[in-house]
Amino acid sequence: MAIDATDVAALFHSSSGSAPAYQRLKDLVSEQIATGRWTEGEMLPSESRLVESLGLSRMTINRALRELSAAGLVVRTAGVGTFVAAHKGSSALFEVRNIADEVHHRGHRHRTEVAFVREEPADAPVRRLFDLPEGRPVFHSLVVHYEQDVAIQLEDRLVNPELAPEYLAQDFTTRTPNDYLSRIAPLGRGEHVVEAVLATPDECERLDIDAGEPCLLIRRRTWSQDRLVSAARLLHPGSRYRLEGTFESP
Amino acid sequence: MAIDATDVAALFHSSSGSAPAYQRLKDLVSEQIATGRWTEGEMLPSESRLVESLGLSRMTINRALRELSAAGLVVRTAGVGTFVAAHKGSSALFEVRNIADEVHHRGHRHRTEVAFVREEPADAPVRRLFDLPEGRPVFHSLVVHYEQDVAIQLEDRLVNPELAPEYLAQDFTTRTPNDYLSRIAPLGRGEHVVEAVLATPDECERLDIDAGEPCLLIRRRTWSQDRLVSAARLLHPGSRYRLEGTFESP
DNA sequence: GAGTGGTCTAGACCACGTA
DNA sequence: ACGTGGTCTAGACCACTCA
Repeated sequence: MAIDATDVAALFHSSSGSAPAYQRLKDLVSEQIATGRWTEGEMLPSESRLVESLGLSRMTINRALRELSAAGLVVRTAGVGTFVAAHKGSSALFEVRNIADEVHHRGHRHRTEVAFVREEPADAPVRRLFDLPEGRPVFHSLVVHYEQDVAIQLEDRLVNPELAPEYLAQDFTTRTPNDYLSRIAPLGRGEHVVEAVLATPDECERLDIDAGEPCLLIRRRTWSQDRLVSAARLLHPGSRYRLEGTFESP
Repeated sequence: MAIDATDVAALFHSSSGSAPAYQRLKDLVSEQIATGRWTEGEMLPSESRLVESLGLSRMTINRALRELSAAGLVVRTAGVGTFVAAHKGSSALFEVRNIADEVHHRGHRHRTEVAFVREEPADAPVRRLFDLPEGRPVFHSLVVHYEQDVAIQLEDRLVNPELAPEYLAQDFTTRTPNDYLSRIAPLGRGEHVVEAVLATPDECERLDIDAGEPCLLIRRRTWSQDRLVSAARLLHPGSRYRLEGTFESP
């Protein structure tokens, strides 16, 4: 249930010597955890014990363990110790990017068409969502994004009028709603959900797709300083859009 | 084109004083970049200049800038300097997890049914993919994952027989293919693509869904030490599955 | 050669959790 | 009271880039 510092020292000295010491220690620990020789919940030697057994300074040990902690391989608690973290399975990360950047990055032309940008009465659930007083309307925009003149995203967005009071006056053909909002309200937190759905007849018409075509729907909400800035439904024709990502193990 | 160290000092001393110094410096820099006051390519003061102007030790400055570099906000080059990184737009991260863990995490029962696990001749593209000699067969498994006895994923997987020679002998009702593979071949790199598609008639039958139901398809490939371990198609009924994620700005 | 970041050391003080 | 990690200091040597 506790890993011996002298075992760590043996592993450390048998490792290749070219990399920096903190990196070699990180690699050593990663390896033991990846292969299952050190198991969930086991306690690693304390920093001071590793200072003795490895002959490194505490700052170097600390950096290695801190970065392993940031990477999620170990859990550290001041006053308690360092422990092998629960096995995270093969989780992997996905990057969801700004649609305009993505299109430009492919070397293609991006264009938006604005269906409408308007003020609308907010019903009770929407008021709760945005934490708005009764009677306060909400902003609503519907925009189609084109890549090389092919519709790839229908962006249906509700916006908090208290955090983006000038939203209605923006020209979304020159700057996307996303761009505008991330400028005026530096986003803190966000969440998104990806689903496969069928589009409604109206959505099919705006995206110029057939009724049966499966679509990728991303619902995204972003907060700035703990207040909801915007909630968006981003609908993509399945045949014209996909999310891609890569990941590397720590 | 270059940021003044005394400006940084002014910002630093006007910030709240409770957090650790390296964190306050990180926050300060993040803020300037997020609000656009510091723009892409601008050079930050060197570590030694910040030591003078902030009155902190170089290790503290170094930690702040190193972590900002790891977070992608700045780019550092030894011998050159530290620069504001290219604006990444509002990219956000998605975590794709092991299906069994995910189900268990919801407090639900997970079960797999194995349609088949077998050896198959590998055609030229598959041989190239796995870097196999001619005549070498490939392993192929088809497994259905159930959450509370409802089919949520059809896992169609090709496996490199040279990296997982015992694959055919595994019991995938007790340990998922994913679990097994990540044990025997610690994964290095991976990539995945998410799409919305329609299932084939055979797939519809195995998942017990109607022909027109949109499905979320995740295609995932994982490498271990630069050799492809496995390529999988993970097909989810749109009505029964979605990807969720949260993100925080650095 | 001057300046940069990358790494490392040998101390130090502190807040925290456990006993 | 003790051991833990969290932070910080004031030095140091190195490899690297650029003029």
